[in-house]
Amino acid sequence: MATFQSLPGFREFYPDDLSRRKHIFDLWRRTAHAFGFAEYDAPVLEPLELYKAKSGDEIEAQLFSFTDKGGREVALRPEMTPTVCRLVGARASALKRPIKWFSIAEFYRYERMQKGRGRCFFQFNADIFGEPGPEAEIELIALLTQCLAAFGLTEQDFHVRLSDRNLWFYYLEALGLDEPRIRAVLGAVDRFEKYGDDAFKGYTEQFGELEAGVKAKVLAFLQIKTLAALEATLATLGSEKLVARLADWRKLLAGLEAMGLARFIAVDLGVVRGLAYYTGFVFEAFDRKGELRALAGGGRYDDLVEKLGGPALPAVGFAIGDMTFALLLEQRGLMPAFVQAPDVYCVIGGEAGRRAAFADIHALRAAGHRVDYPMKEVAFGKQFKAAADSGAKLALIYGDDELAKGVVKIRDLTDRTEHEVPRDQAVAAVRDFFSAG
RNA sequence: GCGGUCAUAGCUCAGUUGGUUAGAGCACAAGAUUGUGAAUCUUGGGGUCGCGGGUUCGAGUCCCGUUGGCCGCCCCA
Repeated sequence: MATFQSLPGFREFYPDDLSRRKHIFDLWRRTAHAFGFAEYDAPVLEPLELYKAKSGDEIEAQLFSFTDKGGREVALRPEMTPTVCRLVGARASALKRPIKWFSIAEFYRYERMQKGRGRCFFQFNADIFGEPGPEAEIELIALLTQCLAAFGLTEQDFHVRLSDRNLWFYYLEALGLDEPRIRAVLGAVDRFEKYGDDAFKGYTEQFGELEAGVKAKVLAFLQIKTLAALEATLATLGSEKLVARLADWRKLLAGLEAMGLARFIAVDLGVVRGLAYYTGFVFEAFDRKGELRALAGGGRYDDLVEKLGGPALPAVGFAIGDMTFALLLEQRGLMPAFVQAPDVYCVIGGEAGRRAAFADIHALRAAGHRVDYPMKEVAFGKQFKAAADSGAKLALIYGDDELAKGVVKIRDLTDRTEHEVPRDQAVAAVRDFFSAG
């Protein structure tokens, strides 16, 4: 047993593990580029105050925070949103609109580990700044959907639950609740799925029993699954805000439908996403079976850039975590096992063969081919087995027979055919093979 | 921060009411095999049985503590 182990909740990526992680990141990155998002990165270590300003002092308990040698209070980043708000805010007036950015980065939270949650994890973050209308939500929800569907997941596997904090606010306002009561009701809504009626305990303690008629309307609102039902419920209230908001809903859903994504979208007002800084549409992606924690979450946060010291700038964003997502891919058999295979494996007999091979090996590598060979003298039989095991497409054979004839034997490891080429043409032959394939 | 549960080789695990030198499969390595691929056979390396203490003539096994994993609660940006 090793004397030292990794810190609790931290992960180590052996090559097999890293290949799986890379597969996920590569596809996320390619998808984001396809949607016209630009990649950025930023420091892992940030001033503690950045997170306190966004989330309140209590957040420190959940952070890897400490005082550095210069006496600065710092924290490992637990999320990207405050950082990207700072980056965008600092250059808001110089950046071309719309600002569509993404990142793939590691985050740290001082928390107890659970299935799909550790103390360090990666997130794909995507945000759009400067666009106040639902066009931004269309773009982001489409990106989120494709970031999951790109791996072969279908509407059988996941869906995106769509809700709206504004709609809740206007609705409860129309029902006659004041702001503190609205917040308490939203807190209950957030917990209702898990706790049922007990979710309203907090409200009752604060304000007394919620009036039965209002509560019935809240519970009915939670059951709504379609835009039509939403419109029917809200039409009677005569609130201008609600009318305007419903127009946004129609635009958002129509846009997603036109992209062919309606099958992934579920109108579900049970999603509230904490009570933190969201100011409009909020959405979360879940596995359909409901066995895992959320795959992704996001929403609109129009006030945050300004709150963190930038200009007033509307924003929408979401993040996908790597842990739950990897679990889902494994569950559905969609996580391919990758091996790092060379293009070419050299089979070498004797010192003279080795010298001849080395010249070609280095030339091929310099030309960008992946080339491997046995470091020590090994029986030919084993070398061929090693060549096959390596996953290489070609074997180059440098044995006494070939040297005597001044050739290199090239074996196609896929169809098991072989032919000889003059020594000085071996590099060109390999190049031709791969450029043709 | 709280609760449940587990910890034996790189991995998956066996190990009897406590008994003397802790095992298997897989993986890895060497050989059979210095000219051709998933086979077979032989052999080998690798363990302070998570760590510390206790009970006992004797502890992988029983007791206490501790660390860590997993699962859940709180929280979830």
